[in-house]
Amino acid sequence: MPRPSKTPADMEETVPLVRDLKLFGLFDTVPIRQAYRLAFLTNFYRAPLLRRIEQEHGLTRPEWTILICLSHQDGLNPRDICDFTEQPRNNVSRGAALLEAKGLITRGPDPDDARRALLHLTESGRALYARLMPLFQAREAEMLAVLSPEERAQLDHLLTRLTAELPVWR
Amino acid sequence: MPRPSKTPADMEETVPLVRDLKLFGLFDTVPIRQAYRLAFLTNFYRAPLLRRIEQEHGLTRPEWTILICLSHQDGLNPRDICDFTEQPRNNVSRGAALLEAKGLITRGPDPDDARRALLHLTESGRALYARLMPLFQAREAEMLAVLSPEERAQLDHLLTRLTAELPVWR
DNA sequence: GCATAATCCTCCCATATGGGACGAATTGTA
DNA sequence: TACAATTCGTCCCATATGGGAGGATTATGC
Repeated sequence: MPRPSKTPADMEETVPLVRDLKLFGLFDTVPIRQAYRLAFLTNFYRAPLLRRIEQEHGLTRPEWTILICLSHQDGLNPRDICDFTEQPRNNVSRGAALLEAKGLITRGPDPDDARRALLHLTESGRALYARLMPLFQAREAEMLAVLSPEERAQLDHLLTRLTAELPVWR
Repeated sequence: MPRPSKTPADMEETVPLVRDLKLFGLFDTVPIRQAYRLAFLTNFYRAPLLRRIEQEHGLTRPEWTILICLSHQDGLNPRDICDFTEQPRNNVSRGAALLEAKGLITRGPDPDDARRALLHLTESGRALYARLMPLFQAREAEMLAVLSPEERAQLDHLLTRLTAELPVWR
């Protein structure tokens, strides 16, 4: 009997899952169960998308970070972004310079403090954010698809509690 | 009334919390609520420790990753580690070479496939792992301290489900 | 069995990233 | 007001990181 060509069902079966990997048992034996899984999920979720927008759009990670922050609240200064994202100052400084060179943000003076600069999204910046964010939303949906609505609510509650109480470590 | 010098209690009060930051509201308005918080927590948890062991012990991130994997299961080959950690191959290759140069691992031939090398922890490697891992455990405990035992069990359950079903994206 | 393709790891190189120092500006103190 | 101390953003530089090529080994197809 000749071997039939692969059907779509066969293709799906061959997608390996993490639990099939030799190292899957590490999740249970590592002394930092929760922290390791958090980091694993974050890496799984974020790394491929960040690499993609870096290659396809020439957008570096700090640049994307700044876009997210400004989309939430326009007119921030770099320090606000450093405090929240815990990125080094030169990182945000570079990101802002690159975004400005691309016409995605503008930098204006801060009337309250001449040392600072206020960052503002341009229309192009807003448009790029609107084009890229759906990629992250879709991947989040994939990642959470395995959870029931109740479990998703639980997760939301837990993450809310965890993030609200964190101290800022400088 | 002369201003008294700061008491320890005052010092604690002045530690800023994330929820006091100007950008805290982003947690609610960002379109990727869960994913953003996961990434935020991971960054908060991991980044300071990784920078510390990089400065104090000259241990780079891939090196630490390899130590964790080998502590779970000795005699892995680089490919196993790449598959599980989604790190590029050259990264793991470099990390293994550095660890070998420091006498923390040894690299032996794989009898099944001469292209591969089997990585083994040395006593020094095991000792370094035993010295560093408690730092990560302590920080995990700090991060999770705000949760009740029930909530911690919930979190463990949710993370187990999320990680078990993930596909491996190559 | 042999040629071709695929896989494994390493090396080279461009770039992203983080630490430290600097000038400008503000705040605190006498 | 003067003057020190702090803070802000940027620049310089060393290093970590990731893509791609290449030699060696194994798997695949005829």
